[in-house]
Amino acid sequence: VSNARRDLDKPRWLTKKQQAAWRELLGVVIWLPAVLDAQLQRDADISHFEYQVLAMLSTAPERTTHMHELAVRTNSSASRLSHAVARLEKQGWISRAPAPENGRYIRATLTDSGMAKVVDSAPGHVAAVRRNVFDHLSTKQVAQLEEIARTIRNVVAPHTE
Amino acid sequence: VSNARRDLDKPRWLTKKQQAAWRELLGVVIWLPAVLDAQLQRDADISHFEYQVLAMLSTAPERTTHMHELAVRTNSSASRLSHAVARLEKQGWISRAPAPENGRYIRATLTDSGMAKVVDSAPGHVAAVRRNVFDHLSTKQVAQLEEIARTIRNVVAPHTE
DNA sequence: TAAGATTGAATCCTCAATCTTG
DNA sequence: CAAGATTGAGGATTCAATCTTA
Repeated sequence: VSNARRDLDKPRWLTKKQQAAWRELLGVVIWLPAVLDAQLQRDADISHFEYQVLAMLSTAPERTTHMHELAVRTNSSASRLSHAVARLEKQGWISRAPAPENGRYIRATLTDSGMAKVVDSAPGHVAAVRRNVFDHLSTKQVAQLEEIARTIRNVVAPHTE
Repeated sequence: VSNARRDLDKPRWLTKKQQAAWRELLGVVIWLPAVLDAQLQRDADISHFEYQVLAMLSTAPERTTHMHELAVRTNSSASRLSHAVARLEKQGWISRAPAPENGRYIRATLTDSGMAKVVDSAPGHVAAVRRNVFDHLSTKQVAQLEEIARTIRNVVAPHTE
């Protein structure tokens, strides 16, 4: 009964200030990925999702990660990742092989060509992040943003540490 | 030359604090829409994008908006919106008709059935927004978030006022 | 049998015409 | 001809099997 009681105590709607903040946050959540996607598509001919996969592998030990972990960390279904990696493999940027220690894991490895692709496209992407986000925020706001974003991310994706 | 000079002065990479903030913001941008999408898909059998279209019409004068404005405000291509509204129209939630004053504008209008759909699905959606975002932020943080998000949104989508 | 991964069909989005109106 | 909107083809994602390995 305490749970139901607590739920009833909660407001059914958002306050004015929350509505205003939500309106702006929703704008960021919708438009920022669109802008970053457009930059990568135009300058590197890859999607933001594909870039994330390549970038994640580029910083992993031996440039290698299990498909399962890759899927979790990019918020991708296994199926979506499988299709995407198949495309990236066809481009020669990734290779796949069963893990030696456990044959039901598949290890995805970034090839030299794939590493070159990341090195090539990263500066433009980072510049876009700066241009669209950090160039306009004070040091104090960056700290506030980190705290607020971490709080939300811990709720919506607690497993991404 | 002053432009090139200024560009050279800019740092090529992000600072440590910016990287930390970016990591968290990226998590929010990727995962929050996925969580909201999942809730709407599960409880109302519509996508977040479709919900936005219906919700936007529900608050518009005469429950009516021109397709063009609807596309701009939802960050949708004209084509994507056209396809989506065709589906929503088939469900009986929206009707379309050329604008009387200018025949090349199309007015999309929310039907009674569509309004009922919004009324039905809004509480669950708003609860998800509270549960995933505002329940975990202080009043001060909500104000900070509004300011920061507005700053970014003004860069990536200045036309959405 | 369950977990990891893949596959193919159906659905949605993107992109490049096309159509219509002013 | 330009702006608003639609259409259909091609690509990407989702969903529901299926396959493989422990």
